[in-house]
Amino acid sequence: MNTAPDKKNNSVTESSLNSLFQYFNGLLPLKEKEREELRTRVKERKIRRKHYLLQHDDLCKHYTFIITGCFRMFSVDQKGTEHNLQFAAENDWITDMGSFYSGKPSQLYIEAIEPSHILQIEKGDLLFLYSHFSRVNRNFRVIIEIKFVELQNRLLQNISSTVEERYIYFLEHYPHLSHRLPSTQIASYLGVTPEFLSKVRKGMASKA
Amino acid sequence: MNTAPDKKNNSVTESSLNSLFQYFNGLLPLKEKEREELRTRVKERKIRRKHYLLQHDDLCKHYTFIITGCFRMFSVDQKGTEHNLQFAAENDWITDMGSFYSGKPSQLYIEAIEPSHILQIEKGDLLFLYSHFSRVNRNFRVIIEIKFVELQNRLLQNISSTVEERYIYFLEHYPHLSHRLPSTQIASYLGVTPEFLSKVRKGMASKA
DNA sequence: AGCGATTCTTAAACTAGATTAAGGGTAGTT
DNA sequence: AACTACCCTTAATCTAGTTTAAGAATCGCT
Repeated sequence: MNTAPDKKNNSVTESSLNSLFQYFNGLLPLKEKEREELRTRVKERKIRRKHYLLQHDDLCKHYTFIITGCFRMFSVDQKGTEHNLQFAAENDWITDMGSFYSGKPSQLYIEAIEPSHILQIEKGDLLFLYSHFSRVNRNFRVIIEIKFVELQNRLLQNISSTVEERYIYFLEHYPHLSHRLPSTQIASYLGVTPEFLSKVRKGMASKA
Repeated sequence: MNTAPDKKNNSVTESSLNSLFQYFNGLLPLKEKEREELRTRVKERKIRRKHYLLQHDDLCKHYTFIITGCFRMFSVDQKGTEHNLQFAAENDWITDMGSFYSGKPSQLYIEAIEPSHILQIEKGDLLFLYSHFSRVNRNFRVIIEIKFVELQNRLLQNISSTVEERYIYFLEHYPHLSHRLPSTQIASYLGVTPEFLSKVRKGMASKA
């Protein structure tokens, strides 16, 4: 698309890198040296809607940072039903951490819900950065800590709240997602059928 | 209890420290210098059965490593019902990561299910170790990665499996816990009532 | 040994959520 | 304009899991 020349010999644009650096500024900002190292190790890609970043039995070789667009990570059970484990949009990361660190084939799928623009870093490069730059290590520790706490809250909700409560929580905490996802995808994320979510929504509308 | 003299001026016994060092040997083993630093920063405690390590509105100031014993972390909903988020026994860690890193009051409780023997490290000490010893940082990143993947699998089960399937999974994956916990505690962990778990168990027994 | 507290089970009535089936709405494609 | 694919809703029936209540079993403590 953009034909403007970049400083470096790989194809990563400055504006994409800036999104990533801006993101780290919200955690533990990177030093110039660390930025340079990241710059040479990150690959830029565009993914079409409904295309897959990861499929069952693939090895998950990358951490993916989303510049624009939206993804879902899901699993498929024996009956063929899909279950959404996670959504991720702008300024978020998505990866199958289990496969990424164990090196074993993934059980999951990562699909683009919208045309998306991403940066990816490979496992070898990330491990290199971990061992040479403690600030990178600490940033990724913090990223996982945040995701862990979110996941724990979600689990708590799943064992203690009704579908309506979970749905309201989702709408309040992910407003940037709730208006761009079909409600059938949200139902799968909440762990219910689309039919039942529809019933819940009807109930909420009649109350208000 | 033990009156044998220790090398250092705090009260941490060598055998407790060895449990911790052994644990790290299974991840990324610590260097002597790092062990020394940990030694001076870790506190040893014994906790009686039914006593609390953390209660609602407390700040969670420690990462706790369990040498012997068993804990549960739970939340209490509006109706007063408890919901077990996590169990932890020997060679495992327990903390409310949300409160620990945010510095905000915890919404959770951590209770000893058995008389327990633990090591604790304070936030300030851990942050000091993170910034001076990348190996410590990496170890704790790996600890969280492992816990994240476990949690994600559990969530997936909660949105996609029956109670019987979840119960069987629990028995298979936590045999060291399943035989020492009352099944009412397991029911709370699985997100069902004790009465229903009893029914499920009866069904399983009649099948086999 | 005996007492209180906790734990486990059973069963009947109830409710949240699944399933099945059908119809209508909308968007994208040719 | 018509076709396909997807998405949303409704409603009837069914089932997994809850609630309430009560009794039996087990554990820990003095």
